[in-house]
Amino acid sequence: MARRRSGQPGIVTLQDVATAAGVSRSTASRAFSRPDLLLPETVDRIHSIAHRMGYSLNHAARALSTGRFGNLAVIVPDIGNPFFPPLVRKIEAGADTVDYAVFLGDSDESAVREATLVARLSNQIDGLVLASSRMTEDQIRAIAATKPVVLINRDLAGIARVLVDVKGGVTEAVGHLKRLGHTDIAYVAGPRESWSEQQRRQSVVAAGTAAGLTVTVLELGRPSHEAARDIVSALVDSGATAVIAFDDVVAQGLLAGLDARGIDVPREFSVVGCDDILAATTQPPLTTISGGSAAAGEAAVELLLRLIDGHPAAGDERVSIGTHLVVRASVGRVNRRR
Amino acid sequence: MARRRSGQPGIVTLQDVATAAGVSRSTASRAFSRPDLLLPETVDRIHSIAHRMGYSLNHAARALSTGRFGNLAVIVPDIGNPFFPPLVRKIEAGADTVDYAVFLGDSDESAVREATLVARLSNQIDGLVLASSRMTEDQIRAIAATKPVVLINRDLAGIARVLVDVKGGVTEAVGHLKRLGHTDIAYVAGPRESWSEQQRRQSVVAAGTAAGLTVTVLELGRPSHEAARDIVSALVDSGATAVIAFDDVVAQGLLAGLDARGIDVPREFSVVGCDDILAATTQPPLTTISGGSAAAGEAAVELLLRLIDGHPAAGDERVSIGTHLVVRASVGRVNRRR
DNA sequence: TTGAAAGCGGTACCAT
DNA sequence: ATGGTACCGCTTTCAA
Repeated sequence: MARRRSGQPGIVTLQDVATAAGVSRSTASRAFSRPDLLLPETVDRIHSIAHRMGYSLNHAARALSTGRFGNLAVIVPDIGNPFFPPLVRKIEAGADTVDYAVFLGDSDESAVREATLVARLSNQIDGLVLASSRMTEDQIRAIAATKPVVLINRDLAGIARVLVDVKGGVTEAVGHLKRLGHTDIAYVAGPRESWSEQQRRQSVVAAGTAAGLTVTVLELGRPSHEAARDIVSALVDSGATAVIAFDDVVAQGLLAGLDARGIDVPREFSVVGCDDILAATTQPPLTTISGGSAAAGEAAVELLLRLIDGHPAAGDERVSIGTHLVVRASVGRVNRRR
Repeated sequence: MARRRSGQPGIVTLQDVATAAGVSRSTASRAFSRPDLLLPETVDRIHSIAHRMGYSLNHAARALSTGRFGNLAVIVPDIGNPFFPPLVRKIEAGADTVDYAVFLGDSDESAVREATLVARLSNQIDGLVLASSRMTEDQIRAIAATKPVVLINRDLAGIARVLVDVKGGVTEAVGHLKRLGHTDIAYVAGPRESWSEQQRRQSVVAAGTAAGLTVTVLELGRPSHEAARDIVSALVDSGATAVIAFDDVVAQGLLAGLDARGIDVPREFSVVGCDDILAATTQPPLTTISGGSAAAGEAAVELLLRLIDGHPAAGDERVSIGTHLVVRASVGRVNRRR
């Protein structure tokens, strides 16, 4: 007499399927997890009965006994920032190929919330990707000690990470500007704490100097459209004739500010963005440094899945996403006003 | 002698805490779920020991015995569409207030993938919100029969839903245009299958006709920036002097197309968007119908949480998100070219 | 107020 | 090839 495990009505359990098929729970289980151990006909019978009964596997229960959840998590500082959706999209897609589900956490730019999220999620996931994490190195290491972690745009030795390396794109951009006669350029910076900002600033200064250009750095509090628009007067006063912006959002704000002052882009001023997330939707279409978001997401899942599979070599992997300049219409030959 | 449950090393279980505190597993459990049943000092002691040991509750295990998961899911057709991030953000925020985690599913505009996602998620969530679902009514009803569901921009009687009602905003927009002398307007349509599109088209036609204006409808395949830009010649040929676009993305494409033809906005042509997701970042800043994304997300979580709490009245709720016109700079007095 | 024990839905080892 | 059974971590009666 098969034990009748109760459970909520309407929920079909493995036991129900087993009973209906006249087999034991173990056999029913194997029909799904290790079909190779069963007679093909048994497998078929169980499968069809399960299907007919509307059975669906309880992942929580499976997780409890296997220790594997079939879930991933992505934590981003702000899903509203256009850099992240393409990234998240790729992670979804990658997870989907191996039938993993993905939790999304929005830390709202707060390290505290980020830590809370991770704690909340940690016992239902097999691994997580931390995009532009705001947490301290120690916090991150503590998490990585517990389970597979892949960092995006954060460079911690010993932890798998994917970094968007803007050096290539920046060098191209600087070369492009120089070729068009610019000698004075500016860099409108992002948030100091961010790894991306540090890397971008350094690349622009290095490439600019190497090319013999004067480069002025303008600080921006929040890298928002408004803040960027408001910094335009300082920008034109700097004497620069071209600017490389921390990201596309900032670049677009600059475009708006320039337009508001009646300064024509690209005739009187040139603007280069970064990330290529706004594509050709700006006015004029933005010349920008491309190669980031989606590619990073793709690389991150791939890495994470390898880590989860216990592939050890993936532990200290550091993948670098190359970038290049996409020329659209916001850069022109130097043309000093007045 | 307390039973030593093995488990993975590094993972602190309730049993570990109980042993350390010299109490039974039941007591340790109650310290978290029903502290009122225990001596305050016992609770404190267990809490502090748990904290010191780095204990964190295993939600999967709890779910197995309670039937509640503490997880939600949001399914969107495309997280890359700027309409959704604000929506998702609000859902995250709402879930956070009750310590729920949220799964994100991106159906990639496919009903099939959407159904797969739901199946994959259904046994680890307490409820889900389906945003702009592409599934058939039957599919949705089948899911809603199983667990709490809130629909966004899909109107199915008997299922909780939040609908962005553009009527108010559209009426204001039409009035605004009429007041500025426009007599000939166009509506650039979105994807026919979508509930939003049907509602928007109908509202524009109705309000336009009521105001005594001529309204031409222009079909657009995909509501993309490019498609919108390409339809501009048809738009100007239509004889209209102003256009209401399916959404802000389309409106921005129209802006780009108009600019490319040397047609000045708003002097020669007026453009009204919908959703207010691009805010003031367009050139010129877009006059648009606002009130959608974030508010819808907010209403949806609130509703879903109520449903999960077993609040029955929330079952057939239908909340309507009002809209209004936000005047920026893309609409002007009529001014026929030539 | 606290403890013992059963059970949630699976998996996996040990038999047969 | 299949069945019996212990166990994953936690909650929840039922007793004490």
